[in-house]
Amino acid sequence: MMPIGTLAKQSGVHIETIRYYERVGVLPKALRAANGRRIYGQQDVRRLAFIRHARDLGFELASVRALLALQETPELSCKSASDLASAQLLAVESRLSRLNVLRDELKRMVRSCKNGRVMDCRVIDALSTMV
Amino acid sequence: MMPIGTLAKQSGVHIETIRYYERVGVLPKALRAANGRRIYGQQDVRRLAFIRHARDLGFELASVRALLALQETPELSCKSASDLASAQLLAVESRLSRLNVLRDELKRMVRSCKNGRVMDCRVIDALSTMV
DNA sequence: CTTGTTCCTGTAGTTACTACAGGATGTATG
DNA sequence: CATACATCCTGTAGTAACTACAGGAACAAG
Repeated sequence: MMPIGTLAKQSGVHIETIRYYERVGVLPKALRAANGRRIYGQQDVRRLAFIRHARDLGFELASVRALLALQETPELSCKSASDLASAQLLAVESRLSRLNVLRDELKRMVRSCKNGRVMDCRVIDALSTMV
Repeated sequence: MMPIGTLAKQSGVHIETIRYYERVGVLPKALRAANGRRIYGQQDVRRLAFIRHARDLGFELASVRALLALQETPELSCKSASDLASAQLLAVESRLSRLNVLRDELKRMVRSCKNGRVMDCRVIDALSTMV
């Protein structure tokens, strides 16, 4: 069991953001010590690290909620869990293919610069023609 | 040449967002017709589509500016262009590896659901243990 | 017992949009 | 040509997801 400051350090999420997540219901209400302070466990470190990554990968909080529900709602039927996972999977694969295109272009640029040749950057074209 | 509404439709970016981008300097001031209305070309369609993808992939506007500068600032030295591209490349590869982990886990879930087996989701663990 | 750190609630500011309000201009139709 | 309706303009206000105080209580070290 740890206080909010330790949780913040271990998860990489700011204290204020943790309290914000509790307020808007992304995290459940934290347990409180006798003095009123929030106390957390290892479970919360993992959950917050997950949220941090998901947000950084471009998922909005609504999708994060959906992904969390996938794991944390055992009463969810197999059908709806699978539907939910499939929908998120589509979004993930779309991001993957666009990131691959962008990576290739950035790599090409760095390589061409190493060779001392004049720069000729096409990052915009690389992504702009995608679906 | 097209008005802002057509640009919005072709790029997938809202009219208000286009004007916002101009205001904050992500887009240059648009040309104006005699009546004061903004006019755009095919170039702007590509640029906006690029911004839309980059934002959706989790880049903030500051990074988008950097990526745009890469392409649109010819006076940028090869060294600084390469540095900029390398930095963005790191961010892209980090996102790619995390998305791959997330995709594998989502795939595993959908597959296990198809087999009618009880669901056992580890999306949180998949991402939470990553750097 | 003081000093410094951590926590609390609550509110205000920031980023990146998004949605009007109120008014001018453009286009299509009777 | 008049009237309707869409599209544009500026400007301001609202929303999502934080982020940063302010003012005060509580704990821990010396």
